[in-house]
Amino acid sequence: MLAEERQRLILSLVNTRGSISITEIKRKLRVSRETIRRDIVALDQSKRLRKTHGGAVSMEQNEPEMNVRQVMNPAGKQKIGTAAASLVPDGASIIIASGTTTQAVAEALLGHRDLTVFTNSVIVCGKLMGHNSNRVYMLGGEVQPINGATLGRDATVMLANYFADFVFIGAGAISPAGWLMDYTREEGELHSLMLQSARTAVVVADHGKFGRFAPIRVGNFEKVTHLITDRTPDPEIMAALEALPLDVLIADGRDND
Amino acid sequence: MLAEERQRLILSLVNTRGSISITEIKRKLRVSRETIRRDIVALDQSKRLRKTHGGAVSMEQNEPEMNVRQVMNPAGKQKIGTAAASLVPDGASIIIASGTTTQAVAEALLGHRDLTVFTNSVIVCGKLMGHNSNRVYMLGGEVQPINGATLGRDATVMLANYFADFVFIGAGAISPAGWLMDYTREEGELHSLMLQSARTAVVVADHGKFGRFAPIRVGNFEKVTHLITDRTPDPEIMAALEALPLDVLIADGRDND
DNA sequence: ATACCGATGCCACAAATTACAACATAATTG
DNA sequence: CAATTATGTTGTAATTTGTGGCATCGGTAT
Repeated sequence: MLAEERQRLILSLVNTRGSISITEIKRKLRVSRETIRRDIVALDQSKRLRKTHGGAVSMEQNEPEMNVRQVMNPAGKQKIGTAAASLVPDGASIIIASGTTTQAVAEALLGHRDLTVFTNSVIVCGKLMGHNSNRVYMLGGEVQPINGATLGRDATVMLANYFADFVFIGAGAISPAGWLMDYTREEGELHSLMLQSARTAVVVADHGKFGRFAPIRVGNFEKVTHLITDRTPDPEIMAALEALPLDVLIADGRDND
Repeated sequence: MLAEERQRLILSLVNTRGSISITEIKRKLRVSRETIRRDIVALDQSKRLRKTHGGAVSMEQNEPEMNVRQVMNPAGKQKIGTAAASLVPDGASIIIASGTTTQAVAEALLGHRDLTVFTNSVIVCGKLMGHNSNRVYMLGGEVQPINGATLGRDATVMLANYFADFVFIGAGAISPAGWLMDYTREEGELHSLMLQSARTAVVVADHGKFGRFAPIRVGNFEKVTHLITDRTPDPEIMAALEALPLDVLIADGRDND
């Protein structure tokens, strides 16, 4: 086995589990303890993990404290959330996907009443559950520790039984050609299914998502009726979007009441 | 278990609960009192928590949320949880129903690794998700605001696809005749289905549940292999239980080290 | 107040685990 | 083949953890 393979494997183990002991790695790899130690020393020196007594810990601070993880551009996302919530009347049924921007939508919906909410995000669930006689349906599936979202066949099978007034999904990226993109296939498939599960389909994405790429292209983009963002996109993307049958809303954050 | 993992776990326990005693940590981790003391001393010196007589308190000013809601007999439930967790090896697949006693089971499982968890409780999900490379599957369905549990057809349909090593369910009541009872039909049906979805089926119920009634009788009680409680039940109930093919375990809470 | 008791803190030492360095052996490369 | 590198082996030092003894704290009964 090549040294590089070993180190990649060790790194991925450390990063998925947060930490790992040398004994544990030794059980998986058929090499001596010293070799693993040397690998860890090398990975530590190149700052890809941190060596500790008996093993190694990941450098990515994988704290599942995702409740306080509203990191990038919180102000923009809040404006987007407010704009999105203003589309929704009390008593509506809505689908909310996972993601930090859709979390902002959920926050902005705290003032609404009698909503029927379908979501694959435990965070959204926790926010809207028990508030103002909302009914919250959680989609089933394997929970991703990174974002607290359920994904997979269980989620899509369950979602197929429902149809809502609104759906709000985020985006991994929106390409220069105006494609909606995601980072994992499962997420893309769920988003695609969500888009055809509601009358009004809204994509929320702050300006940081525009003009970038992600590996998966999300289908059913033609179902999208609204795109809400916080700044006017570049002319090239804007042109691509205007060719589509959807409304682009720029949430400027001005209180319109 | 790596020292750093231990300290991370202690820190997260302290921060979610506001404070914790060394004895309590010892129940969850399988290390000696001195080791925990030394961990706490180290965490105190790096100002990540404050050491007190018998335990530690958090340095975060945030109040511990409604996570530590008024529960009946928390000490008994904790003992039950510890006893339940001692049945489970690392790497096992387990189903955990909703309820305060099953939450105690989930807490006691924080020291385990590589668990595959199926649950209908968002609280259990939040506790075990992202810990020690557990995989958590959330059952779908309508979320009950009272207990954060998903119920209904979505949950049962999804659960039917899975089979686990262990299942832990609570009880609304255990009648004098030794019947397992619940308060709602949907909960009873889910519990009944859960009982036949694992090789080892464990009912956890503190002594307050015995000799009482609830409207729904749960089926598949004959699948139950273990009943864990915190006090020896009344002779009448005990006799009824001993006639059944299950082990009655009394969690006495003694630390077995 | 005094005595007592259990729980906890603290210390010292033993046992186990791990780190590190030195060297031997295998694998690779030119 | 020689040179070089990677890996395994071995022995010793360092660290961690467990264990038992004993002091201390907080409470309670006398």
